[in-house]
Amino acid sequence: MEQTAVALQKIKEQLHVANYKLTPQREAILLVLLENEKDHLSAEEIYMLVKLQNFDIGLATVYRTLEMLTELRILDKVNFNDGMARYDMRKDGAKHFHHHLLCVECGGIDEIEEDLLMEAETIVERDYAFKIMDHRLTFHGICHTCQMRHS
Amino acid sequence: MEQTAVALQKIKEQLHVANYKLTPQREAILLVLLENEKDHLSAEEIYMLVKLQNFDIGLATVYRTLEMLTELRILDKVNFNDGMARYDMRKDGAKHFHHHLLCVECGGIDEIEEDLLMEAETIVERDYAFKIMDHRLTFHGICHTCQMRHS
DNA sequence: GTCGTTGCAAACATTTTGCACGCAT
DNA sequence: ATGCGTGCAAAATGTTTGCAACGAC
Repeated sequence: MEQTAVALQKIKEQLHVANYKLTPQREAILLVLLENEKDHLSAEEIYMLVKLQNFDIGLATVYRTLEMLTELRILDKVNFNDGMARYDMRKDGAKHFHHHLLCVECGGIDEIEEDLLMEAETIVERDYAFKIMDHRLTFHGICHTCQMRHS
Repeated sequence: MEQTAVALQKIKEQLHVANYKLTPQREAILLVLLENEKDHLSAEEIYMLVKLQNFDIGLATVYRTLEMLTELRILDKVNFNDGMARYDMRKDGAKHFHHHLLCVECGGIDEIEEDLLMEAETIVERDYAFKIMDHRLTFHGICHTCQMRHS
């Protein structure tokens, strides 16, 4: 995974700038996140995936690392009303893309990258004098697979 | 509040259809919700507001009622990453309006009613074969008041 | 030696559940 | 008398925190 190494190196620099070290624990967490970028992992899931690699780690460390990465805007903390926070890598350079499709039937979560909100953001900034920095958009509905199953 | 009485009556019928009774506890909760429609109350806040009306109630009842109302789609359960679920009355007839502006500075939450997503939903349904039933859209940013405070 | 980081266990906060009781039909 | 609804307390869940120990510089 050449791609992963590059991303990791870049993150390492971001940590350095912010006066954090890339410890083995943090690296292990980041590797899990990078290799499961589409999966919206929870803290507990990350914890278990790291341990599966025969790497011993404490759950508190996972939480602390995720909090730090969120603060540095390397991760997005997202919430799908399933009782726990989930974490999402911020795509390189993308500031305003990246929305979610949550299937209410199978619980699956898909990501879409299109920027659907350009117009909406213009309206909000203009009409509500609100300075937008970020957003969360999730559509609830039925995914293609589940629709097929019905017919 | 004539308006409130009408809304309450309507909800009572919805409950009946679904084989639930409008008990005094449930009515008290609904009144609090209707009279604080803009406030995104949490379960605990609702609990305390009901008790302030000299009405004795158990916290578990509040949770159970909120869960039921959410299931009946009378309420929306929303999550602003502050550690607890908040509840929002569904506006009469509105299916697809109603978004949020969360100020990252003062923590305030404003509601906006414009439908900003018509076009976006068309795109998603067409390009991703996803049948949309609902959505959650929250903008994170700085509200007008906080912007003023800076200058 | 200093200081950031870790792991553990305890604390914490929110939400859910088991159960006995109450009340309306 | 049946069954839904309630309140309480206990449990469960997800997350945070205090603290002693560790390790890099």
